[in-house]
Amino acid sequence: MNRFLSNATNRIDAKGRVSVPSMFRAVLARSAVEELYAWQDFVFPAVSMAGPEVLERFERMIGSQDPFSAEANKMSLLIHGGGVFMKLDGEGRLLVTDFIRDFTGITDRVTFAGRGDHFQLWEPAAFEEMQSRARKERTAIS
Amino acid sequence: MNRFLSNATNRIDAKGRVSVPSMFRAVLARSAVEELYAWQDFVFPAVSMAGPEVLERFERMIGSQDPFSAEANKMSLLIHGGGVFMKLDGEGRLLVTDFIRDFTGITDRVTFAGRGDHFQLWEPAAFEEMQSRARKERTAIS
DNA sequence: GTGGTTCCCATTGACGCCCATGGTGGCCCA
DNA sequence: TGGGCCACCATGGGCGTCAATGGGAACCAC
Repeated sequence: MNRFLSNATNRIDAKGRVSVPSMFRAVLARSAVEELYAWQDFVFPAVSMAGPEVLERFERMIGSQDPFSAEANKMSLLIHGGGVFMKLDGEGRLLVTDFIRDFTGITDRVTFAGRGDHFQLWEPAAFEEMQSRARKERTAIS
Repeated sequence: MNRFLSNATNRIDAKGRVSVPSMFRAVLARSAVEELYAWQDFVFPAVSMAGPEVLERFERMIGSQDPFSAEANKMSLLIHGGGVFMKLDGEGRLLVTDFIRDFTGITDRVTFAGRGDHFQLWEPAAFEEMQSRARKERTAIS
């Protein structure tokens, strides 16, 4: 399958590394992604990651808006000023930096959540809670 | 027959596997489904499964919304982050993961219930109860 | 040098793939 | 119509492979 799906929780080791689930690595490998682009999610306390092509998509979206609008400015600030590049080691692990920890509250375990064209890093409890809340709201609607 | 009908209860083995009823496997084979998309039902304590085309249907629902809205994000969190791909082994069995157990309460036996374009995994007693209740309500209406 | 990384290698536990067995129902034939 | 044979399905278990994790050692930057 060609998109990021499902979720998995992995442990951070003594050096601050965590394995990206093989399922996600397989998706990355399929599109020959070497370097990951990471940014802070606009809605949730999670850090998102994907190949560099999403950066271009964001830029197009910003370009389509009024360049002086508060929205476009905020988005550009997050995308350009707040994004970082990361790469995985030979075993498919990434280093959990303070950039990630501070924004997500992650300490010793990471929940990876697929989001279709990208995936996210969550503090496990926060993910659980947000997901169950989303389900509850959804049930209320239908 | 080209849809999932009726129900059957099978036992989970020591390795946590359970046979998908051959009736259901036949339906999957007919539409050449190799990989199953599984999600937590929005109403019942059951896990639903179907071919990937269901996922695409969900994604179209998300795609019709503003991609930055909280609504679209929450839906994606459920559909992508809460969904799982599963595949059957050579004998047509699937692994009953914690993803399934936690949500359904399944321990050692699984009731498979056909739902037309998909089928569901239930804890046997929960299925019995839900079905008899549905029958009762139905009778009360007519 | 010293701290923080990156590159490699080791371990182990889970999972996928394969073959075996038994039970049941259907079908054929007498 | 009854008995027996056969095929298929549910189930059990062995074993190899791979992913997740842990840790040593080289390497770089300050």
